[in-house]
Amino acid sequence: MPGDPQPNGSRRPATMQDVAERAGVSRALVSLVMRGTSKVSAERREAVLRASAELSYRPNAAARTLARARTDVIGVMIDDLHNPFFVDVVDGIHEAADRHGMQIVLSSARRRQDGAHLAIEEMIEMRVEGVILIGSRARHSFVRATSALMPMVSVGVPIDDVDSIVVDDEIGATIAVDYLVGLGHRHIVHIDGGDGGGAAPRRVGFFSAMSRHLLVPRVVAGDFTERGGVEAVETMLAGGEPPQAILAANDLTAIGALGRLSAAGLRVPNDVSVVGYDNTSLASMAHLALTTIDQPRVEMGQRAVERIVERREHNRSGTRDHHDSAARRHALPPSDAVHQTITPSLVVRATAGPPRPSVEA
Amino acid sequence: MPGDPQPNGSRRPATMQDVAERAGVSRALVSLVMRGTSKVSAERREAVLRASAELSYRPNAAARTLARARTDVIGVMIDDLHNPFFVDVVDGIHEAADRHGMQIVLSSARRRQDGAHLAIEEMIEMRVEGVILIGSRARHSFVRATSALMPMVSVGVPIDDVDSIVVDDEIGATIAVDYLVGLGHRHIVHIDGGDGGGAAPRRVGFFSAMSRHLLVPRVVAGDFTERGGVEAVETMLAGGEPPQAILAANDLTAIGALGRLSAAGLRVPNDVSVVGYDNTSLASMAHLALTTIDQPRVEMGQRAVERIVERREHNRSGTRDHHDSAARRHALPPSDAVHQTITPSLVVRATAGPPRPSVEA
DNA sequence: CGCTCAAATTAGAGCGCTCTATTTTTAGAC
DNA sequence: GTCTAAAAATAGAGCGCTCTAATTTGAGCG
Repeated sequence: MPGDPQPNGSRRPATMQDVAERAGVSRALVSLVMRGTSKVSAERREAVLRASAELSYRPNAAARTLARARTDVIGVMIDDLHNPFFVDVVDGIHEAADRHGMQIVLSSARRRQDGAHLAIEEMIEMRVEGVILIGSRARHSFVRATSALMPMVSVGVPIDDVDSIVVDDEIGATIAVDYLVGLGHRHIVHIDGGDGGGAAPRRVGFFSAMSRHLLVPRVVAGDFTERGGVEAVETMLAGGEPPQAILAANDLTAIGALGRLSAAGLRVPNDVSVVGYDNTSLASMAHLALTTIDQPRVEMGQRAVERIVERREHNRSGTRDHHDSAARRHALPPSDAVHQTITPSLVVRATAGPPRPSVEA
Repeated sequence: MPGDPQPNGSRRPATMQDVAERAGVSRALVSLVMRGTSKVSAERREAVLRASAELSYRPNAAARTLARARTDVIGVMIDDLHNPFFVDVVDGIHEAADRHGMQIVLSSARRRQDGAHLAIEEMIEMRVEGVILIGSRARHSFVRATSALMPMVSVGVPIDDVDSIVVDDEIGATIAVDYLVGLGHRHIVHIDGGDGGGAAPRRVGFFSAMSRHLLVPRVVAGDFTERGGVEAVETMLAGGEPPQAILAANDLTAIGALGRLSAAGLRVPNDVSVVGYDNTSLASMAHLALTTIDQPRVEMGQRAVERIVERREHNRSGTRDHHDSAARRHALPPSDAVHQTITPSLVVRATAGPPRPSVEA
């Protein structure tokens, strides 16, 4: 008997047909009940529900998708599950998807370009309503091409002709510099992120803010890793007097710097101030209490979902009624990508303070 | 025209039929080509591939699933994406799934029980080949019931009558104690994990190992958080002379302890040794270099996949040929859950060393 | 009691693919 | 050429569901 409960799932699953027979109704009625329509009499509904439970019936998603020609699923391609930044974005996506009655399918690119491509292709085959790329390393031309097949939005990485949600890192670095300068610092060094994502605008922001304050911008090479922070501080120490303040390209680098500074007997923030970037969960740990720049990750995820939903609705209305589609298209030109930029903010904790009174002062 | 590339995916996707017509062949032939069969002449294959590319054709996964009555997909339900432990398990799952030619669908329970239930139901509807639960908080009765519908394995959380992969935390704690005692420590305190998952066996292991060494086991309450570690050390300091060594219930707690010890002017490992538990990525950070207990997370993920694949193959052969199914079943009784226990290991870094020569010695 | 209209139910045609069975083509042997 | 077998290609029946259109049921009413 189909659906007859039996250990370890070796039985063929029950179908709607099985439920209908057992409940003594038609397949269509079972379908109605499963979808929660109100147009079913209480007794029939009851009977269907009972039969369904007895057979451990579970609707077949593939059949449903095929028949409905839509999935209400959003594909989320995350470059690296180990990156807490990306995971926070997923939180926002989850929240917004719930609100719109959509499901999420997660897939990890495992930090590989072909991983991203593969994952995206799989999602297209699933006929998800749209794909959200988080920190994608996929080839831009590839993303551009597939975004012609379905709504697609890139979070954190700007891509020409593709919707994107990014934070303005240049402003972020500027905010950090302004804060340090406001505290009285003049000798500020930036440990940069090399060619990592977001490193360039942070560097640019640092430079422009420093020159605006008529200060000389010094940069030491880094690579977004903790070790990079350690080595950068070593470079600084070898170069003579330590700086008054350090702006690290990210929190990990800041932590490396923090460790090396304390190993050198320098106290933070008394001797040196340190500001990180990203506001990862590490930053908030009690014994670190890192002052850092926060990017509204959850909000970024939410916005990404809104983008997909909007595109979808637009497409649906656009293809349904051809007569007035021209007018509707006018409201949101389908070929024009929307690029949203979010402004980051400063999170003040304990690693930055006024500079030590110097001889100069 | 179907599949005609057009911005933002407003066109109806091309079907196999469309490709067949354009290539001047039958639907079946297109299917053959898409699945990479060798029984197709070079020229026809060429024509199909060309037509397919011109139409941006992507097979419809739902239709494929429906027709094939199998998905080759494993569902992975992860309790919390923010937990790096879980994410490492996913790495192992990915790796093993690749090897078996299976795909992965990830879903997060978002640390909620109903989240887990929902995610599992969705996966059943998708007709995944099996479900791997990582750190699940789902009701055991629920998991037990659904494991009757499909292969299911719980990683990290033992569940009666359900396959599971867990690490022997009791032995893990024992290994840590033996190591510290071997270094010469006698006054060892355990900061426990309260009622958190895995806390109990670690505590038990600590107690039994200490008494085996004829040492008095002291335990201070903790809760698997960094703050818990800070407070536990404060308790110890308030209680007089600090211990020679601390075994924390997890790395986060160890880090809290480390921070508080250094704030109190105690050096690690010169004055106090500290051993963590879990070997999270934090533990390996240069300025921490935490000695800790490692659980082979990647291997756990791999084993979970093997379990699913085995169950699936067993079920397939079991339902196909009924005549010799009795014999086959004998090899792996379908109702008997397999519980695998993995032994953790010690990772020596820099936070534990010989005790300071004491007056007692 | 028959009639109307709304509510409840059902029949049946797809959705896009796979796969078995069948037909057509090709190549080789005589 | 004819016959045969293998290779290549196709026809067509599902897979399990949704949804429209059609049918049945039931209430209410004159």
